Amino acid sequence: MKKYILREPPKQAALDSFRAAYQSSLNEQQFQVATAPDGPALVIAGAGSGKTRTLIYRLAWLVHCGVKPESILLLTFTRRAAQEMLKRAAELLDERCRRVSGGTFHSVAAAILRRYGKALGLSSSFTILDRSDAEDVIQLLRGELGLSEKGKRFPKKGTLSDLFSKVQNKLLTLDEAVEAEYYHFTDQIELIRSLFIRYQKYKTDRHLVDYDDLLVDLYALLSEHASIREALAEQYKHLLVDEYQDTNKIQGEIVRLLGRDGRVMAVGDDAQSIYSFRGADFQNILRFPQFFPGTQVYKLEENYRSTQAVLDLANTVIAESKQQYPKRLFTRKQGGMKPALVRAQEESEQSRFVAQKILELREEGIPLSEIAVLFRSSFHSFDLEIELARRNLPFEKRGGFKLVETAHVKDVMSHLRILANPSDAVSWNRLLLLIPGIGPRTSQKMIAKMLQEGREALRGFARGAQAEPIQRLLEMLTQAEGADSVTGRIERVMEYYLPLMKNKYDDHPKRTKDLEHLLLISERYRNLSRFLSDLALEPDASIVDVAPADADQEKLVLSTIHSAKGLEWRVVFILWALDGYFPSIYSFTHEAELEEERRLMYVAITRAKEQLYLSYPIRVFHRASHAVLTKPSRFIEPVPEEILEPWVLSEEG
DNA sequence: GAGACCGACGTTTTT
DNA sequence: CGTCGGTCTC
Repeated sequence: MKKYILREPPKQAALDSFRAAYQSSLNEQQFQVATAPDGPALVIAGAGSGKTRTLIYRLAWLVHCGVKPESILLLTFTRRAAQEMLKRAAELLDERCRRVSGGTFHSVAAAILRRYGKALGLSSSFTILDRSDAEDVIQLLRGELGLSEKGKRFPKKGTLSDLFSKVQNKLLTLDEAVEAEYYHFTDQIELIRSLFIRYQKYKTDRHLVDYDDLLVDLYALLSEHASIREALAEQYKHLLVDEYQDTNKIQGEIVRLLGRDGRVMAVGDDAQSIYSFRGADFQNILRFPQFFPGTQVYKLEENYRSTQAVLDLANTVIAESKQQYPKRLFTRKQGGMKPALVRAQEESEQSRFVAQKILELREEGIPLSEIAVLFRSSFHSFDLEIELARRNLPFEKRGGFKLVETAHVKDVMSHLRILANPSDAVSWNRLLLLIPGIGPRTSQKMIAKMLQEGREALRGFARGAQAEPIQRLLEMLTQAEGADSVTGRIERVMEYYLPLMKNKYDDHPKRTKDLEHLLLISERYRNLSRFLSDLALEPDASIVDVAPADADQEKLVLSTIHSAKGLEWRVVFILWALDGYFPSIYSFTHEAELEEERRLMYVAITRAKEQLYLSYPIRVFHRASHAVLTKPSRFIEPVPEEILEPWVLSEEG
């Protein structure tokens, strides 16, 4: 009989040495999470509870136990978050952590699909469509269907795109999605369905992939191709998912398939779920234990970020919401300045207050980089931006419009995209329409012909006034292809495009600067598809990264609350805490949406470490609804003065 | 078929 | 106030 020796799990010695080295860096709850055994784990991490820190040590622990860094997959909400985490883990603990695989669901999906997508009939040179590209396609098909009959209300491209997105992200049928969100279009559902089918086919035929397709296709790959799933399971032995409360149904399924053997750790906070508009469902976090039987649930409840005074307000605001995982946040930073509720007469007074206060704080020695101004919607800061500029206060704005989404940048990108994917009809259409005399009809004809016969077919259209521009376009494309760098290609495109742009826009000097910025970004890339993918998947990280030139200058941050997720500052201002602005008037009638706005307020408040100012202008007329808004946000209105102190402004002179 | 012009209309957050 | 869609003219 053969004797087989069972070995002790190798963990005890590792645990002892790890504890010796790092115990003082973590509290006991965090330490338990970092060193949790291999099975499925769910970590409910309250705001400011050192979640990132814990994840970093988790990575270190796995590496410490001999797990190959490459076989750990870290899924985060933005790629910046992943890079930041890997960098910190490498600096703090173990250089090998840098080799951990990390990214967003979308970027990881794109990488996997480029490699294995063939199994689904997907070309590896597919182009990623951003939201507005997707809408362009829908618009085109909408026209082709002959839907523009008078009198009939048919959903607009934005609505359709949103609807299709919900179908994909929430794994609904079209009927279910219409029923749930767009009941008033039920009678048009067959037309919508045929448009949806055409849209899918249009993309497939031209190697185009929208954001949702990335997830849907990855899901299909994992669920339908066992061998690929095995290969990926072999490659990624440990799965760490951050911000789990903001995953949607299909992402949940992807995690389930990728983490089949149970080596999955999901981290999140149901109280901070703020992405339901794009299909996120914090029920995912509640269902996790059912997805993964034997799940161990951990909680991080000690807040290290904020003073008790800030936390009191946060707790009061969130207490009204029905949290599913009860937890009690506490801090050892007793006391602190009471959060202020500042009433201003009008928007300009609010702006002046914020600017003046920031100047005072800087006098007191708080650097601008430790101050942030947060708001519900990007446009809420317009007036303040002017005020800050007037007072020479440097700031960086996050959220809202992206450089990559501006028309001129998209114009240039479209020329590059057809080099990477010649069947990218969306880009062809965009760049052909730039040529005077070519409109939608001609453009479609040209594209149809080129899809059959290749780019040179364009010569067949080079007649009359169009002969010369078409000739120049073709020459430029050939030159760009011959260029030896991504930057070189963009330069060729710009030589061609700038004259067109100067004709099209009055403000071309500013736009030229943007394009020069694009050149700068491109210098870091050697591979065109990679450049295009990155810009599509992370439209603003690339901008921030490029800023080292003026990195020495201290800057204030203006940010949407959504973009401030996971970050912290010593002093936080929240603008427009006015009922109707925040929560938005459009959420009033839907309980679930109001609840999400409440969580959004909670996220905003918990960004502050020491000082918090909420302000609202009184007497605001809301045009669309003809309502006069006069009250502070309903989330803070009932808060007692011991917790939120009212301030009234008065002007000198 | 392209592009100028006019009237209607209206949420916002992001991969 | 700015964008969108539809109509009209060249």
